[in-house]
Amino acid sequence: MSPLRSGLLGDLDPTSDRAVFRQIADQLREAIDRGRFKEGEKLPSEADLVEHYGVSRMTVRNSFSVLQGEGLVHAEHGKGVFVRPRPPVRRLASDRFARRHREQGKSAFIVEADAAGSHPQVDSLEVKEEKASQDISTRLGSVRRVLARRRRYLLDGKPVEFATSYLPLDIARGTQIAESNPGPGGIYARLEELGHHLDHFEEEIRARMPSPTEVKTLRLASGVPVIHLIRTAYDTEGRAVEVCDTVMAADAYVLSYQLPAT
Amino acid sequence: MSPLRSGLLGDLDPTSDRAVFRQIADQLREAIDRGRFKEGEKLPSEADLVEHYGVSRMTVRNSFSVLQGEGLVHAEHGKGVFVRPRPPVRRLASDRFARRHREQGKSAFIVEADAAGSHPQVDSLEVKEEKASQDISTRLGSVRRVLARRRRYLLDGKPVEFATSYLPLDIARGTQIAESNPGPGGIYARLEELGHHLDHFEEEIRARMPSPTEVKTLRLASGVPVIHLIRTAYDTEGRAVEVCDTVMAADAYVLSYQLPAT
DNA sequence: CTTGCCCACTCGTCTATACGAGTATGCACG
DNA sequence: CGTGCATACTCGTATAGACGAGTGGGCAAG
Repeated sequence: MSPLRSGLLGDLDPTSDRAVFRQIADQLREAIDRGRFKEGEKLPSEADLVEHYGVSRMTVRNSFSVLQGEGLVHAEHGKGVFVRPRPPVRRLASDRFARRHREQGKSAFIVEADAAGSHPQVDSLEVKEEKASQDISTRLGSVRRVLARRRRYLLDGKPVEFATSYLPLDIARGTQIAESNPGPGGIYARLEELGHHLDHFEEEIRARMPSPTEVKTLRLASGVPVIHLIRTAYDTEGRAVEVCDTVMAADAYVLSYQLPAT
Repeated sequence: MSPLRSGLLGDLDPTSDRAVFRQIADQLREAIDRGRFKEGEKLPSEADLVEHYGVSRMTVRNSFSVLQGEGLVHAEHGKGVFVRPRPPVRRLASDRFARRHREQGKSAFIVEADAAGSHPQVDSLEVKEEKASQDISTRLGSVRRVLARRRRYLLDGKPVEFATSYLPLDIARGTQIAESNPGPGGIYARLEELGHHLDHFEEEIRARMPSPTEVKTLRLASGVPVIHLIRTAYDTEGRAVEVCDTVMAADAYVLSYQLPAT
């Protein structure tokens, strides 16, 4: 039993029309914002708060669930409720697919992670031909079947990104793009070797709450949205040669774009 | 009393180790995904589900709260729980601040919304000098005080975006930029007239759950993240002349960027 | 000293009940 | 005909209790 450090949390205002569980959530949120509870630190247990505020346990749990929804805290069964630490963020610069970054052998993800001192990892590789979804078909210009390359990226064991590349079969079939390992410089390097000179990319960005599947594959804590990025690569003839659908844990990413003012 | 349409929802699996409220949430989610409940449609009431599944009300509420956290449904006091309709999305193209869009008189937001047939509105205008936060100061190159321009954008009465522009005082003070109405073409047009020729923009994008304040100002439903965009404008001398901090309702936006492949 | 068990503490799930408050509908009254 | 109230239905909030299950520390047996 850890008796509540005094002064950390105030009292309830019975005259307020703000719901009790909201008042409790407010006080905890403020305490966190002010740094009275630090990152990774354990909050008072449900029992502590029940005693402190003189409310029932469900009320306390209700306030915790508010904070969980905001992504501020996370609960660990048998241990307690903790202030959610912010993971190291990965910056994605808009020039990350520029030709000059494609010269060396290793993939951008590996190089970048190594430089940042974290341990990168790529898994659940799947490369297969399949039927194109409506959306993908539209983006690639009415193709029926595509080559799909699926992979998951991890940093220090934590999954941060799940991506699928789709390519028209007439481009990818029988090439190294259809292999597990696309070779140095990645599939963009292979595309250019095959004569599909890249002209520009278009990226579409959305943010939303993850589906249950995404929660699983990215091991997302509750209250963490995902960034959904769809990139289409066009060659110099204006043809869409690849669509890459990426779902990222939003708390692990900052996207950065450089735009001309012209 | 609306007796549950039969066949819509299945039974519970008592042998499963999946929590009952999760099983209920799963069934509702699947029914929604399959279109058995359409956008805006009312789900069975708590009482209906209590009867259908033979569980207590709190268990049903628990499953609803799961779906709310996923942004799939929203509850309306006194009415019911409804499938959350997707609002019309606003596409932001990366060239939206290009010079050629700055020629005409009206702001980009108004023009674009009119074209889309919605009713645009800008409110809660505030223009004042204030102390720069640490972050803003860094981005603008160690300025102490700044001119802050705050405004909120609404589409058909619904707030979709809240933005604050920060400018160094030596640039903005005493100019039309410090007025409520910055004039045709917006502040970027004024900056260029003042001799600060814009060279490029840098945009940083994050996604996260909203703070309680943001929930209020953007009238966000639960389970809707925000997109946080910070744009810095640089002049041809490499000086940062403006920082614009924008928070958008994530369900109302798609950001789109064109990138050269060079 | 090490192993293994017990126990205390933690959150997870579920039941049952109660009352409050917002909404909509229909009916009675003016 | 219209107003206003009663009523039934909705979700919101809160209480009290029960059991389960994960975690970690201490203690006893080997």
